[in-house]
Formats: sequence, C-alpha cells, structure tokens
Amino acid sequence: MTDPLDLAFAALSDATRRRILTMLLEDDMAVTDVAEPFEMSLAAISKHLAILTRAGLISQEKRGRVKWCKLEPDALRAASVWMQGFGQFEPINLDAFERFLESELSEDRLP
Amino acid sequence: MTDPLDLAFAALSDATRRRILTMLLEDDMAVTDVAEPFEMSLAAISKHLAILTRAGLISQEKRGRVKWCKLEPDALRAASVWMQGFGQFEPINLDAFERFLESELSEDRLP
DNA sequence: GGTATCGTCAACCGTTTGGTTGAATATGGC
DNA sequence: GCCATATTCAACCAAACGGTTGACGATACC
Repeated sequence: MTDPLDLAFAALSDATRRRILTMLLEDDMAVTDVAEPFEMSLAAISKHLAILTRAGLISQEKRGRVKWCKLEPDALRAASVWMQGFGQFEPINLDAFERFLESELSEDRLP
Repeated sequence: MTDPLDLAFAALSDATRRRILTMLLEDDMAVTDVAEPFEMSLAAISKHLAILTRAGLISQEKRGRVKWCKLEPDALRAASVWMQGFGQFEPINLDAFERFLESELSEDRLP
C-alpha cells in the first residue's frame, strides 16, 4: 500500500488516530503526552504515530530527548479534495462538523 | 470496527473501491459491469461492494437477477465533514480535485 | 558516573483484509 | 424442464493490523 491516498484514508480509519489528530489540532505535543489520555501502552501509541507519519498526516521532530508531533494538514487536504467530487457537499458545514467531532470525542473518552 | 467513520475511511483506503465509487458517480451499475474493467475475480469485486455497502457508501438493490449498485453520498459527506475541521481547506478546489482524480484513474487503469 | 525519563525495537499473538478457487443459489429465456 | 447468466458462499491463503511485553538506546539531571 504505497498510494498516498490509501495511506491517508487507512490512517484515518482508526478512532484512536483520529482522536490523536484532534488533539494535535490544539497544539504540538510530545509522544508521552499524546499517549497519556489513552488506555493503551506507549508502544501502541508510538505505532499509531508512525502510521500517521507515514501517511503524512503528522510530522515528528526530535528535540533533545522528546519527540514533538505536529499536524500536517496537506495530506488531509488531499483526501478532502478527493472527496469533494462526491455529492456536492456544502463548502463548510461547521455545525455538522461540530456535532461529529463531539460524538467522536464522547465515544472515545472513558465512560 | 462498528463506528460509521471507521467504516467509511477504511472503505476509502483501497484504490479499487475508490475507483468503483468514481464509476458509480457516472451511473448506477450491475455487479458484473462494475467488475468488468478490473483484473480480479467477480467474487473479489462482490466483497469490495459488500464493504462499500456496510460503510453506507453505496446501496445495492436486486431487481430480477441483477443487483444494482448506487452511490450513497451521505456517508462520504460525514467523512468529509469530519475532515473540514483540519487546515481550513479551500471550500472546493476543483482544479486540485481534477488532478487527483486523474492521477487516481491513471494509476488504476491497466497499462 | 549513576539513574531516571523518553521513545523505539523485536518478538509474539489473535483478528482482519484482500485475494483465490470451486460449489451453490437464484432468476431468466426457450 | 433445461441451460445460461448473475451473484454469493465457503474454504483457504499470505500479509497486514492493533495490541502486548520486555529489552534497548539516547538524552537529561544531579
């Protein structure tokens, strides 16, 4: 699977990774801090970050001993552009986005 | 994986399935006709169509002995809306879409 | 130098994916 | 009834996924 669009969509198909992306929307974060809210091992999060990096959705830069993760919206834009051709979507429906984002977050958070 | 967004993005992560969607953009098609341009078995295409159906991206209706496949843009819209929050994408960049669609198609077609 | 912290690597495990083939199940035409 | 067409089912396979654990390599701190 080497097609960039394959990689982007596959990376987006996991709720953990989507949640990581929404976290990075706020600010750049270190790997340990990304992992903190999740109920899984640091190694698992490290793998998720590698998948997001390979898909170009984030970049990682090591400064000292911490590795900083940064959102890279270009790959997401490519995927978004691909989808624009279907269904004449409303340009930006922020209300609907807000609703989806909330349902995503509430689903993923611990009960 | 039962989250609708998981299903939609996973379904989109395969070039064969994306190509099927672009074909259905033109018109509804029977399973056999969907399968015709691909170099894989009918059963494989049938599975791809099942994945697209489960994701809600298409619907299938049997009339007589042929099963018609129809694009269902709502699930795609949900995925698109999710992505709108990242990077303040241009509302609709049709040039870029055109380029991506072409590169997709040229990649997928037989040489 | 010694120790704690940050992050990845390697090996393993069970499940899912994307494909194959061959048989089976409609339905339609004559 | 008989044959062809349309589609799926079932069993199989190799590879990828998502997670675990434990060891390991860097870097920072004192």
